[in-house]
Amino acid sequence: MSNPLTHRLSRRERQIMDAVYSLHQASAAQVREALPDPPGLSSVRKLILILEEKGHLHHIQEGQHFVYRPTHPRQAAAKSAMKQVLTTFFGGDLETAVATLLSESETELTDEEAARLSAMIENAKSGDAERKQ
Amino acid sequence: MSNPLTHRLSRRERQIMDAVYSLHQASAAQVREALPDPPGLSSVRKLILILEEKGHLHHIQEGQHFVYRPTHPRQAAAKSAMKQVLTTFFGGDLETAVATLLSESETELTDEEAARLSAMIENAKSGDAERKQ
DNA sequence: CCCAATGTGCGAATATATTCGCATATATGC
DNA sequence: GCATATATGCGAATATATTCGCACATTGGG
Repeated sequence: MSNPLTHRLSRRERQIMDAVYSLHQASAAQVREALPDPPGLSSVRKLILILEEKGHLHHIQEGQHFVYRPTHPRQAAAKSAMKQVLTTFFGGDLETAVATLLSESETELTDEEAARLSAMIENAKSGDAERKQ
Repeated sequence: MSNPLTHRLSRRERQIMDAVYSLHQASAAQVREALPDPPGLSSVRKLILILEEKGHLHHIQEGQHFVYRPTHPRQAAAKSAMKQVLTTFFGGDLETAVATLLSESETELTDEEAARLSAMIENAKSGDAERKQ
């Protein structure tokens, strides 16, 4: 856990990055709506500009306005965030982490999802033939 | 995701809370060691004091120095952090989240762990008899 | 062409966070 | 008892983050 992104960003910057990741992509106005205690649009813009300077966001022109996206791919960020939580709050204990995750679900699992997860678990067992690398 | 703790804290405050959660409990010096780019001990103390004022930490006297602990129980914070990641980075998609978690494991699973995880998953299926409340 | 609506960028004020030095307390050894 | 080592707390300087106002495009109507 040398330097997760989340440890380098200021409070608002983090809120904005979370909003963008959550929305996949967003206009400045959409980001603003997603923020807790949203400041004026100017302020949100300024922060977004700073995040672009720092290389965390970039924009594309879409119609008449900009749409912002994370520079670091969502999937990689997700993995990193998950690892961070696993380490900080679960001390690397995978079983407890999975149990907690399952208990958090709003929706329950379909038979298909459960089957795929079971297969993944089977695959992660130490005894399995397939080695990484 | 109204107001996770992580969204209310400043950069250093978060780093400190993460350190304390990770260590379960810690002296000011231990917290300092766990911080990225650690500032002077005075600075760490000041932040810890602020976090105590805000009600996020409390201390107990242990021998000749204080040991700090989170006010909010580790388990509850873990659950909350997990939920936050699930929502922000996985859009609530439990299967993908669990898959990512499994892929993060440093160590492989023992047969027993795998069996317990499979049982948990089985239990989280929608078709199961046991309903929550 | 001119006005209103919608968007972006940036300087500069303000608020907050972060840092540290120094005062103070308590225990230990000589 | 006195010096030294190890703690804690707090004021106040400094650095950063956060906010916004306002200038400057661009578009679409009338």
